[in-house]
Formats: sequence, C-alpha cells, structure tokens
Amino acid sequence: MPSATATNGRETLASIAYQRLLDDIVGGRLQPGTKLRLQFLAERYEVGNSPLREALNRLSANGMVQREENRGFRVSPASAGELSELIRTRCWLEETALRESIRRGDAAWEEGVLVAYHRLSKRNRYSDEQYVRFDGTWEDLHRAYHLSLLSACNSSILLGFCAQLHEQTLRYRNLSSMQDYRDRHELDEHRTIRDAVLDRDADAAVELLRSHYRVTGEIVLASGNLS
Amino acid sequence: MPSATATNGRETLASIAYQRLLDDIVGGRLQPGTKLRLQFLAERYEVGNSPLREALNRLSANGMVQREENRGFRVSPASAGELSELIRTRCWLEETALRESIRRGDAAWEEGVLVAYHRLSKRNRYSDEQYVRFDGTWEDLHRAYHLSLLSACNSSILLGFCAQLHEQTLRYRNLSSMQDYRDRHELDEHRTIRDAVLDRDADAAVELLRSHYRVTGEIVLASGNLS
DNA sequence: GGGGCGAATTTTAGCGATAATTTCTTCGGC
DNA sequence: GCCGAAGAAATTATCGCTAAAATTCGCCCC
Repeated sequence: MPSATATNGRETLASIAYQRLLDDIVGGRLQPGTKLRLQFLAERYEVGNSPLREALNRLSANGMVQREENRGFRVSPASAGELSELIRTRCWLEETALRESIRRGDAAWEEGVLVAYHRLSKRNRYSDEQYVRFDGTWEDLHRAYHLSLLSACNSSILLGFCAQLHEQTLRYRNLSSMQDYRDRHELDEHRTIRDAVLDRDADAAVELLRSHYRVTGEIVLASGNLS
Repeated sequence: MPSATATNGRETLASIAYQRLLDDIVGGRLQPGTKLRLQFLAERYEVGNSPLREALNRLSANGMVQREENRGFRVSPASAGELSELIRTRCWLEETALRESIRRGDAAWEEGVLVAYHRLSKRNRYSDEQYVRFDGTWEDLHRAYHLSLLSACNSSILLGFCAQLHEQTLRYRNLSSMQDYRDRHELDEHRTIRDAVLDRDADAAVELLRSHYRVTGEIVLASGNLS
C-alpha cells in the first residue's frame, strides 16, 4: 500500500497496528461493516488506544475504514456496486498506466516484468494459507507483477492509485469463496499479458489486462456474499 | 478533499485540526518541508496532541504531509518534478473522467455544469484574501466547477482521485507568486471548456482542459520558488 | 394489554497530561 | 579532525478523565 512514509529506523506500534489491521481487513478476517471498537482491537493486537487511533485514521484516509464523527470506526462496507465501480476505475487507470509504460519502458523495465512474472510463475497460489501480508506470498508476488507492468508509466502518483485499487479489489477477492478460482488458468493469462507487453503491443496488452480484471470481477460477483 | 467520513453530529477536534492544517498547507502558510512540531501546532491551533496526531496521520495518508517513523511529520516537499508529474497524471485521469462524463451525462449533469460555471463567473477571483477554505470563495467555486465537469463519470473513486490532484495542484498555485496570473483570461478558458462539454464534443473538451492545466503548470513553474 | 416515547444507565469514543523511547546535539577524548 | 558518549529535545505510547452516544428500562398514552 502506498504511503508517504519513509520507513526509517524502528517501527512504531502505530505502524504495526496499521499493517495488521490492513491485513485483517483485506484478508477478510474483519468483515465489511464490522464496528471497530478500540477495546476489542486493543486486546486483539495488544497495543494501546493511541497507536490504534493513528492506524485507523490512516486507514480511513484510503478507504479501508470508515470514520463517523463521535461514533468511531467501522470496516468499510462492501457491495456489488462498489466492486463494479472499483473494477471499472481500475481498468481505466491501468489502461493509461500500461500504455504509458509500454511507450516509455526501457530495458530495465522489461527485465523487471520478466523477473516478476518468473517469480510469480514459480509459486503455487494454493500453497499459501489465509491471506497474510508477507514478502513472498503468492499475493505479494502477484501484486508485484501487476505493478511491474505499470512501473514505467513515469507517475508514482498514478502507480500509487493503482496499488490502492489493487488492494481494494484484493479485499473483495478474499471476501468471496475462492472456490470458483480453481478452474481458471491465471498463470496463462499473466503470461499472455506479459508477452503482449514485451512485444510492445499496447492494444492487445490493454485488452488482455482489462479482460483479466473483468473476469475476476465476475467470478467474485457470482460467488455471492455481497449485497 | 475527499474522505471516507460521514460527518454526522458534532465535529471533533481532530477534524477541525485536519481542516485547518490542510488549509494552511494548501494555502502556502506552512511552507513545503516545514517540520511540524507538535508543540508548535498545539499552540497555533489550540488543541492537544492527540487530535493533532490524528489529523497529521490523515494528512500523511493523502500526501499532504510526510511521516517519518520516530521523527515526526513535515509538510510534503514541493518540487518542479512533482508538479509536472501531478499535472501529467491529472491530465490523464481527468481525460478519462471527462470523456466518460460527456458520454454518460444526463440533463441534470448539464445543468450542474451550467450552474457551477455561472457561479464561478460571477465571482471575482482577486476579491478573495489569502486562500482559506470556505464555501463561496473563488477557489471553492473553481473546484466545484471542475468537479462538476467530471461528476457524471460514474466513479466516485475516480472523482475522489481527481479531487485529490486538484488539491495538490492548488497548493502549488498558492506557493507561486500569483502575479503572472493577471494577464490570463481564465474565465474565457472555463467558458470554452463548458461549451465544448455541453456540445458533447469530447475531443475538443479534453484538449481544452489539458491545455488549461498545462498552461497553469507552466505559469507556476515559471514563477519559481521550486527546486 | 400493547406500543411508543422519554429519561437514566451503560457503554464507547475523544481528549489531555504524563511517562518512556528514540533521535538529535554537544562536548570530551583520542 | 573524527569517533564516541552523555545530555537534551522531540516523538511516541499509556493511562485516566470527560463527554457524547447507544441501550435499557420505566412510564404514559392509546
């Protein structure tokens, strides 16, 4: 997740709480709409109120948590409508970033894409447990791969927005049952996207990427759990 | 500034501090790079540490403030490079939103654009004092006008991103001397954009809007003050 | 007797003061 | 002149108090 934070020396409790909260929300362990009582969170994460409030405030600024004045925080609700909006927006933004990346990308960028794909391909998705944010998990490599495609777009701002949207959609994926994923050949999709990108075929790459997101969205929508 | 905040009942001190801090940063009264010491801020805004830290954490999540672990907060630095990135990104995102808005907008949207332009046109920019966030200021009407153009894009997420970028560029405008603005006919530009939009001429509208932003960017860049 | 309104209680968030780490600065020694 | 250590300053965290909101219970009216 993007953040204007220069991680310098030791981590603060607030940052730890932020990570763990983000993790639990994205991982679906804290269901949408859940009231986030400070006392409950304090026990769960073994930290005091102040670092918790800091973490919640950061999360509220990027949409993972909703803040209501004088009424505390709750996990942002999830709805089918928001998911389609998310995917729609993501397609727009990533199309822009991808076209720009393909246009401007140099050799180092190509190699980055190649390496990111390679790492992803070597990892079996279903060997990972319940989603936990940790270097080297499938999700981590997946995110790295998708961002590597866009990384030459020459706008860290846009890249940050894309990362934010990725995180949001990841939450929806984790909320769905994940059963319907089995018969999908995600690695193939990722490979064809990679090839189109490295061939500098922008139109094809964009179309493949958009389709990749749309299909995911439809599977998640179909597997229910949303209002 | 967009926020996942349902302003329900009374405002909290943290929210007040957030607003005033945002105001002072965007208004240029807190210069880029300024170290934000809690004690200083506590005196300035007459609130305690806790609400201040909450406000700063929110601001750090949307880029107005930088946070360094165990070293506190400072106003995000401003550079020519970041400004161009900002404008570049803004052109991309607003192009997308504007095209979509023009494609989908209904009568109510058209009327919204019309009214927003009308309100803006009736207000003299230079009658306002130093920038202060307040309903009815020129900047407020200006923001409302630009967002009204995009408001039918059917993605509140994208709209939020655009609002965020608007705020960031507004900061740069306020940092520059503003002297070189006098000979510019901003109202004309806003009117021609409005007309192209209401004519549903997407290509023309996009080109006018992009040019509008690019010119602004060049004026701000030219008037110095940036590294 | 049932339903709805209102007040008291309980619960919870919000805030400030203080203590504990961490970082920055300065001074002494090599 | 550079490295290291002690002191100073600032940030971060804990705790307790206040105030606001949700809940419960009782009362009145229908």
